[in-house]
Amino acid sequence: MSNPVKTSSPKISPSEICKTPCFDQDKVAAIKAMLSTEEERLPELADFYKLLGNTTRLKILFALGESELCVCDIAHVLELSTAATSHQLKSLRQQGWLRKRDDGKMVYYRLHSVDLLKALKGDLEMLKQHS
Amino acid sequence: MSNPVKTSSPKISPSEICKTPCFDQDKVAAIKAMLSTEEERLPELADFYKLLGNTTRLKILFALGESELCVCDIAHVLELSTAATSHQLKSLRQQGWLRKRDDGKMVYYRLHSVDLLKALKGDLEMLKQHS
DNA sequence: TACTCATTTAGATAGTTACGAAAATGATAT
DNA sequence: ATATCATTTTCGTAACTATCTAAATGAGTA
Repeated sequence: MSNPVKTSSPKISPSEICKTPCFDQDKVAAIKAMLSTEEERLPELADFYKLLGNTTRLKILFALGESELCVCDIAHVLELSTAATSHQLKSLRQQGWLRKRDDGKMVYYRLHSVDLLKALKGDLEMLKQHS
Repeated sequence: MSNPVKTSSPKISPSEICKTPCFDQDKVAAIKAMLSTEEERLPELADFYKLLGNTTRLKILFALGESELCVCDIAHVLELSTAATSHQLKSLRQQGWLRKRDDGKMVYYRLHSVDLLKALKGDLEMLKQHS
């Protein structure tokens, strides 16, 4: 779920991108400086979005917004195998968005906080406005 | 950028997921009914998040939040080849988040609206609270 | 026209992902 | 103990992605 980084990715020096000054050195430096503040958190934000960039996982989150559910219930809602369902639940839980509760052989999952669902709904609303 | 769908993905019937009634038929039906309202837009939302689930594209969006920039400038900010930069700009533009402006042999890109950046910053803030 | 250069496109490749199938785990019940 | 069953894990596979390299495009210029 982390960003793909080509191991063999060579560092590109400015002169290799453009031979001639098609670019504004100062402007680029200024933008880079501004970005450096946020830059640290961008990979984290990208991983967050990567997690959400899957219809199955979104369905799980919306479903759990209604009620705590066991793996088997979720699998039925998704019409997906329990193995695949469990796999996606693990991803969501590993990034801290779900909590699990063991009850005998059943395992129940629930949202860790409502903030995530609020963000989802906010973004969905923004998307509607945009299209 | 669309959701990966196994072409050979077989439809799984309820009986194949769980042989015995480990699941609550009525609860599942209720959740499914509630989901069906949102369900239509979830693939679209997933594609949106998929687009944002990449540090390079996020950097582009934050950079363009500061100022309109040409491909070459953006490539320098990213320290990435112009080809790869152009490729990512195309993705963002195709989903309607960027506009381009031709000026001679230069091409300038800018954000289509500030709403996207607002959403990004909102999600980033939520992420900070969460961690 | 021929040349230069910014940008885009095409092709190749290494890495990632989502799923099903099947094996492993862990808990209850007989 | 043995069986059963919900869940998790492992593994293999098909599909997708991000980047590079190299070629193509398109605009300005000598």
